[in-house]
Amino acid sequence: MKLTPVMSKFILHWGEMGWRWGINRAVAQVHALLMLSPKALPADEIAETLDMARSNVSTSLKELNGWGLVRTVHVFGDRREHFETLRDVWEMFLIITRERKRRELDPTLAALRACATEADAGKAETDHTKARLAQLIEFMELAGNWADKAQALSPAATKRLLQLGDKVFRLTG
Amino acid sequence: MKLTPVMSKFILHWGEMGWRWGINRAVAQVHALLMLSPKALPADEIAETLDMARSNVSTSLKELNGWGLVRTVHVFGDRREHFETLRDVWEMFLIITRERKRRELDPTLAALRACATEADAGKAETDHTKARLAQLIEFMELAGNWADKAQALSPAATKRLLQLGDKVFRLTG
DNA sequence: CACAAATTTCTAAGAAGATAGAAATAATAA
DNA sequence: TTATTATTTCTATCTTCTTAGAAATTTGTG
Repeated sequence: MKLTPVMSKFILHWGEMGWRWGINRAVAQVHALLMLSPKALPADEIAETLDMARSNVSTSLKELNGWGLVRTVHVFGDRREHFETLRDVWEMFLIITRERKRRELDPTLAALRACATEADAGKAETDHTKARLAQLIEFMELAGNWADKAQALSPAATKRLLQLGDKVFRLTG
Repeated sequence: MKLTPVMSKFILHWGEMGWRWGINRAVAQVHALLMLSPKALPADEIAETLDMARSNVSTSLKELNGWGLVRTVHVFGDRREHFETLRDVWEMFLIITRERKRRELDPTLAALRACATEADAGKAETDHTKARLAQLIEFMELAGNWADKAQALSPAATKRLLQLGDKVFRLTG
């Protein structure tokens, strides 16, 4: 696969962006390439296109698979596995939200609750500490609830919700 | 300042969590400590409490200040600057949203638009590439609009909006 | 103004992470 | 089964990030 200047630009930027959000640069670049590719790509072609080692592509694809962002496709007359990413940006958004909640928000909430329990049990903690923990727990719980509710929506409904914009904000009175 | 086991646990977790989201571990730890502290702390006390070099604390505080998450306070009879963080979790959330949008989403949107313009001008790009860019731009624009609208809310209103929960999701029909 | 305290910037050393290639494993076809 | 191709795992190297301390600067005091 031959990259045009626009494609290169996009892939590099996406890699950079993902990296800022705690995603390995190579992983984000592979993802970006698959988004641009109209057809599923075999690993060696990805390696060649992005000029990275075949083994890194393998690791990156495994990682993306763990996120549920790529799937494997088979092509007649070709023994190699071909990889493609989701077609719908909104589905992608929902998946990333779900995964980040599961991997980061949930464990944080668990840790905060453990802290709070421990703080209530012992007598060493100040009221200030307890209050702060309670605030954070409340915040994380609400955020988590939102993420869960979003999961129940279809990608199309998610888009519609974001498009509502003003109407939502008017609810706050 | 002496840390209780609960405080240590919280600070370490917060550092880890921030790090996963692309924030320097030391920066997040300083922030966590300031959240727990009932009073503003001078830099050298932070360094001693967290067992890190004075210079790192200086850098971290500067970074947090850049985010608008800490402010400086002066104490009578003490030449040193004292630092405190925001009291309200919701205000904190709004600030972080604003800053991440400004630093990451806006530049990404700009890059995507540049890619799209370039793609339309030249003849090298496929329709698939153009369509993908358009989808991403639409998504980022909507997300950005939401972030902007949230900025207009008070911290209390933000909390209320999140508490509405179901009502919001019912809007999608 | 000179001195002292506080703070920041700079840099070199150390730690952690990413990467390429080799080796091992698995899968397919003859 | 054996040979060949595809894929993954492992590890040593390289790069990048982090950090501590020194030096420089700024700020405040007598």
